[in-house]
Amino acid sequence: MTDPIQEQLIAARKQQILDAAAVVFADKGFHSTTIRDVAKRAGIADGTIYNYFDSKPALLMGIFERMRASILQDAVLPDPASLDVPTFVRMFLYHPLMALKQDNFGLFRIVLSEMLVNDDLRQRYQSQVLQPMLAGVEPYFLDYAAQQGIGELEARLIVRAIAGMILGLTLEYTLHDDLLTDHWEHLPDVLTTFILHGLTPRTA
Amino acid sequence: MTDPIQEQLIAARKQQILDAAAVVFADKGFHSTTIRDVAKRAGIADGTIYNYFDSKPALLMGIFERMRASILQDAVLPDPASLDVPTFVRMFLYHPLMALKQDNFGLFRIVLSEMLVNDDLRQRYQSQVLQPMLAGVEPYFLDYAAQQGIGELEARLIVRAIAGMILGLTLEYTLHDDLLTDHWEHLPDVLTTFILHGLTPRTA
Amino acid sequence: MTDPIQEQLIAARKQQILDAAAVVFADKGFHSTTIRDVAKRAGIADGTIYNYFDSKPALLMGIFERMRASILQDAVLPDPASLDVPTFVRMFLYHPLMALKQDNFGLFRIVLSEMLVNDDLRQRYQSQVLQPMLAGVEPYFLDYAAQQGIGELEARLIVRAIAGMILGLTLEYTLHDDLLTDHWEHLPDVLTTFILHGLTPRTA
Amino acid sequence: MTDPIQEQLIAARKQQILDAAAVVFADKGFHSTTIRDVAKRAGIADGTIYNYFDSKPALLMGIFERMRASILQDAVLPDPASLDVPTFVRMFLYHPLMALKQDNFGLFRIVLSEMLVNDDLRQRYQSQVLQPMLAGVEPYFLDYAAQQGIGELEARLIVRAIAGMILGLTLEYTLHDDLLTDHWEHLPDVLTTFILHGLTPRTA
DNA sequence: GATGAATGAGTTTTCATTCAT
DNA sequence: AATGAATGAAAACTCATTCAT
Repeated sequence: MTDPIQEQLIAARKQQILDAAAVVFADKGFHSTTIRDVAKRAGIADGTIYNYFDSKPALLMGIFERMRASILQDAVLPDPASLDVPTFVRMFLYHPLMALKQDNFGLFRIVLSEMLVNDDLRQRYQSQVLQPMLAGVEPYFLDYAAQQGIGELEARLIVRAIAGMILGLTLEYTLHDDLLTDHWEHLPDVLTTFILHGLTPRTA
Repeated sequence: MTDPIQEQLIAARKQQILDAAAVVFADKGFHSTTIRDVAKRAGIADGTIYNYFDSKPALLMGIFERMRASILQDAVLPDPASLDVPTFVRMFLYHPLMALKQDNFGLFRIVLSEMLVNDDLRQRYQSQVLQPMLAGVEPYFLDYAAQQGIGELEARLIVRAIAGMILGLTLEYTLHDDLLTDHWEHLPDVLTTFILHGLTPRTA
Repeated sequence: MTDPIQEQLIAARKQQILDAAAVVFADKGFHSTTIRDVAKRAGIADGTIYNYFDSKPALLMGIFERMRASILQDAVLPDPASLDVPTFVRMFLYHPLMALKQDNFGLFRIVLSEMLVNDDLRQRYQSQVLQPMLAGVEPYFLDYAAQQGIGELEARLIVRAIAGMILGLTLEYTLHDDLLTDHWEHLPDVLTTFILHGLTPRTA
Repeated sequence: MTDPIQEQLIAARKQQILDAAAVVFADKGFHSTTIRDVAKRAGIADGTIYNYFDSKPALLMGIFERMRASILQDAVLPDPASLDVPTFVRMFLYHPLMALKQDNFGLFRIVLSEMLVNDDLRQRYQSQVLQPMLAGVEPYFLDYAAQQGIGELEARLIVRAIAGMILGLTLEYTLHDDLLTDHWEHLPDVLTTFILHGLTPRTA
């Protein structure tokens, strides 16, 4: 039962299956992928998958869970108090923009696609990703906004807008916008300046 | 063949089918909806749908086409030259934010979900919606940005960021963010200020 | 909807499917028969069956329903008051013993087999077959038993015993007892005498 | 190979497995029970079962074999010559009626259900249970019947009828007939009288 | 002998699409 | 043009059985 070696084997096999699922889902999408596709990719029999996951949707949940863990793990923000505002904003932007690009853009596309349609997934995202992330940065933003004379409601909406901007840019990227594809790495800097000063001249 | 009355009948029947499809797709999603669901909702026989549309995905394309037309039709911007910048930005934001909310949030969710996964749909969106919209506003933005000493590449990325912000906020809305649900109508004003001045005090 | 010709076609197709199911079920048993077997026998496609029946168990229910109707329809007893006791008993025995033999012994085997294991089917049999049959004859038996000085409880148990005898003999028949196979047609007479007099000499 | 201790261990393990199978079969039925269900109940691994039994049906055969042994073992009738007829009949009835009730009604249901459908099982029942039992009591009945002026064929059919009555009553019991459930223990007496005298007044 | 992970054949069921009426 | 019954390919999932450890 709690044999640690057994558990490791089981965990490894689960990872192997999720790896395979991630590849084929990213390639063909969730609905167009069959369990057989996943099994073939993983080099195992169809039925074996059901020894480790309850159903096809459960595979997607497993993938989501891995993404969630990977996102939140890296998201440990350094103490905001020790950062100046531009640095903080830049870090806030940098991590998700780069993390998504690196390995799982295609997969994020699939998960998001299903999230738009699957209530279970949506709620998990809401409660396990979005809320924690917002809770992490909102205080800092609100504090800064207050100093700038920006009201709380307004500030909170702006936090959503910035989060939405990241999400939306990612979407545009996955929709093959050439400009974004070519200049993605400039975004953190560009956006930091934009967020701090808008379209107003910065230097004057 | 080109009998105008015939054509009108055909167009009307197509609309009837798309109306039905829009309702049931929005309700159950694309993959969970059967042709029979659409036919029942439209009050016609299953087979009749195939007299007007080639396939089930073709229904989604038809819906997309209607959304595209509706978005672009309303998007006829007044002569930018006659507007001051804040008004222009506010109009640029107002229309999509309100249009989406009004009647077809649910449907947008479905179309977007499929767009993330369906190459055909994605390309159409890219070439028939996004590009034209950007082409419409980009010159104005670039012009203004140049006046503010913002480089062209930077400006173009910012245009994407603003478009992405709209898209991302819409997504967050469909993911049931309470703050957005409750204060959606404030967004055009809040965002206009934010876009023009960022988090910097506005008055000074 | 209520087009009478349509309804007849539907009813006919249902019968065709049930006929096929009856044959293959009787041959291979319920669990060993696949939907494909039924479809092939009926000369139709697999999917067509699902246009007329919800599930594989629903086929068995349909067969049960036909058996029920056929059993009860013929079971209209003539007015007991006009019959002497031996004639009444003989008629009570004759019908089920002969009906079962005639066409659906094999099928009865299958239905009974499933009834032993399937609660839904068991309850239907209990409420739709057994209870009505008992209710039909019990009064007559009780009346006669009272004349013979037999108590009510005893008489009611005897009615069950006689019904059980019919059921049990049928079972023994389906289990291939040669003596029963060869002399089935004698049973009504033999049993009538036995029921009236037991093993006691009848003439004395 | 013929190590007696080994053999005892093997026999014990077989019994353990059959005990488990009996419980889960009785609960869920043969087809609805998986090998894993049996293994879990027995507290062993799935594969272990196949060290002792060839297949899933072989488990049922094993259970049948145990039932057969238990039925025949107790069925050693005392010398009929020393019994008067009513006592003999009562004993003939008492044993199966009570044995079935006591512990294995549920299991009997399952075995019978499968017997109706499985030729192998049916033949074993026919040759190893029914024939021996009939052979044991038939001579006595025939002898008594001859004294009463009942022909041999008639008498043999009546023996089947009585056996069928026991079987049929058991079935009715498993089909949840309340009267039988409540008064099962009266049956041996009621049936003895009924078999000897039928519905005719007994005393006169 | 015991284990239990792996297997993959086999089954039910769905549903987009066709086509005779 | 409209119908809707028929089709059958496809897919998720189950589970008896095997066999390497």
